[in-house]
Amino acid sequence: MNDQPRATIADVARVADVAPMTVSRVLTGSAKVGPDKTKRVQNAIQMLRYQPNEMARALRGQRSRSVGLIVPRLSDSFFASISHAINDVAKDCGCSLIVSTTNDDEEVEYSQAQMMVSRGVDGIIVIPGAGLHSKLKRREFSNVQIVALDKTIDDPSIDSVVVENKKGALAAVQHLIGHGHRKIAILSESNSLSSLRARFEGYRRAVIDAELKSITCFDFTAERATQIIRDLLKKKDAPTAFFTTNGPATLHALRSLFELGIGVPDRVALIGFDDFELADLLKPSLTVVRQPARELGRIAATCLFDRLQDGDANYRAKTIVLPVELVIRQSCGCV
Amino acid sequence: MNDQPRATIADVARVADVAPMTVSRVLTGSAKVGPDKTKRVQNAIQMLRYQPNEMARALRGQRSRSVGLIVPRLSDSFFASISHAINDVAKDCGCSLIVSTTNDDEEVEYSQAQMMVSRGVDGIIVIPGAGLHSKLKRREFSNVQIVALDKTIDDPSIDSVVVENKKGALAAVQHLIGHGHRKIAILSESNSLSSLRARFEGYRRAVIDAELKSITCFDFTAERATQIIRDLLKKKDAPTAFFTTNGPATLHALRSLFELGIGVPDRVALIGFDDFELADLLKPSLTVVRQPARELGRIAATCLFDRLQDGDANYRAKTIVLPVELVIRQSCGCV
DNA sequence: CTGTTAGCGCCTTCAC
DNA sequence: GTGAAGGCGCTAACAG
Repeated sequence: MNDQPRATIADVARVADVAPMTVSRVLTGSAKVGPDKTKRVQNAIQMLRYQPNEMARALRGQRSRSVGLIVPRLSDSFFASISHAINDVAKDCGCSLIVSTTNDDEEVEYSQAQMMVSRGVDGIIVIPGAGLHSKLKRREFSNVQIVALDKTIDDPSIDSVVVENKKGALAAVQHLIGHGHRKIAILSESNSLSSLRARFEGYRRAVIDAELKSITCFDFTAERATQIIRDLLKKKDAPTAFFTTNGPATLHALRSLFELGIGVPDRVALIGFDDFELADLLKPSLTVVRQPARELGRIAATCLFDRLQDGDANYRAKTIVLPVELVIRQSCGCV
Repeated sequence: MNDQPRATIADVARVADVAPMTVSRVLTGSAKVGPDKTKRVQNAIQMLRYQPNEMARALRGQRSRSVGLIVPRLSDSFFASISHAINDVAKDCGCSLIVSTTNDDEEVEYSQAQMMVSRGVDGIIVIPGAGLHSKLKRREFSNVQIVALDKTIDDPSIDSVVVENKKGALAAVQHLIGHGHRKIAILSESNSLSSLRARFEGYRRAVIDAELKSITCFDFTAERATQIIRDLLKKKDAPTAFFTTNGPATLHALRSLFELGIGVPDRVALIGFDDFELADLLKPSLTVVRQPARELGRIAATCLFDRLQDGDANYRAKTIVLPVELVIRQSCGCV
């Protein structure tokens, strides 16, 4: 391999016959430089194909112009869309994005965040994946801006960007009630994430207001889904409608219902939280609570970069709540 | 904000009452250190919650233990799955992953790669998105290992990991021919990517071998899809089957056919390249050529890290080809 | 406007 | 075994 070392600022300075500092000034515009020298420097840069060493810059200065993104899974289309949007914003800001997946492991979340800090990221956007006791509130992270996305982190100093979880769930369940359903089950992968909890709250509100009994399942995983649904439908107070609290849960339900040959919406109705590709092409098409995935990412990234600009003047954490939309299709029982 | 600066190696040395160098040795294991001092150093590290500054390490040494990933879109589930797998491998290797999306812009691909080099990445995995003339063969990149994924880059020094594109397409089209179809159209978003080209080759081989005429469309984008299909079906030699060359094209076709109310597989049969979530739950379920997305990512990452270990001893670029599988469901006309 | 000095945090090199 | 010096590439801070 052609191991020609990269040109440094000193090389440029030599070629342009100026001091390294002058080159630096031309590069960053941090001070005025005479037109001749500016020209010479620019020529030298071109000639040598000089590119500043961002590591050295980061080591020297305060900012690395890089941010971290921690996400449970990239293979989840909701998270992937968010990530894409964040990446677009980062790119526009000239920032690099260090991405890490946790596979829902809290320890990984923590250690990857530490690694990012070691790499000098200016901030971190995290989609919390594990319990509610994120270690990201520790003081090791007091020097980086953190923005929580999709779920909140219980720390007064951390910004959050979330959606109207409770309201969306409420609307979905009320819609099912409007169709005459009296036995509505909530199917959730867990109830230990702030987002899923809030959706449960919405469900509960709707159920209580209508004087119904709740039917809950908080361990609705891919493996157990079919068994759970089978059992649920066997009982004498079998639900006639399901509300699934996120994309994966909706998929599990769909797959199980198909497998069990249970007609939707005739035998049971279904509304899921989170829209996805093809939801409209299924038979029946799927009624869902749509979340603005790209917006979530865009706003979280913008929020982070704003913070980074501001320089913590009168800092106060904020929670941004984005609206959701009940997209009515067929699986709820509508035409 | 609690702006307590991070501990440095010097801080640790002071607390442990040893030389900074000794701390470094304990950290990296680059030389033996007496048991007492080792202990003292470890204690000091704990006490100060010391974490090495990776930027300084990278600046000093040869390796940054970070790699770049360049991908057209993260919002594409195929690319997202690949990215997830790559991330897992990187994590296992203790490497950070700098991710960047190009949105299929060749210039962005180039500039982001440059940025990554500026940040000292040891290697780059790229899913080429744009034309065949990737600028990544330039000598600016002679110091980083590059692995091309999903598509090849025409450079003898760049490793590639791809799937059996031609073979998969051939099998798909032959399957359609087996169903008696004589007029089979290929619907492709473009023909300027090595992967899509190879799939076209497979299509052409099958068509020629069966002495049929090819019906081609190489600008099958989301916007034009419906119009294209409508026009195609209006002609007197209207196709009775479609072969779509990637996930997005399959989705466009599906959506258009649904919109136009065209029955599948009765009126036209359909086979797509690339499997996806829910393909089996559609009515009809979709026959596809399945690619091992996670494997692709895993292997590409492993390939890169192997190269980084090796230290270019008798270097020769290789192309790894992964098998595909024709997953027969209903849209092709099977039961 | 321009140059010099110094140091970010770490580790290779060389002495002890 | 251990430590001291020096420099990776860059840019604040201070001269001039």
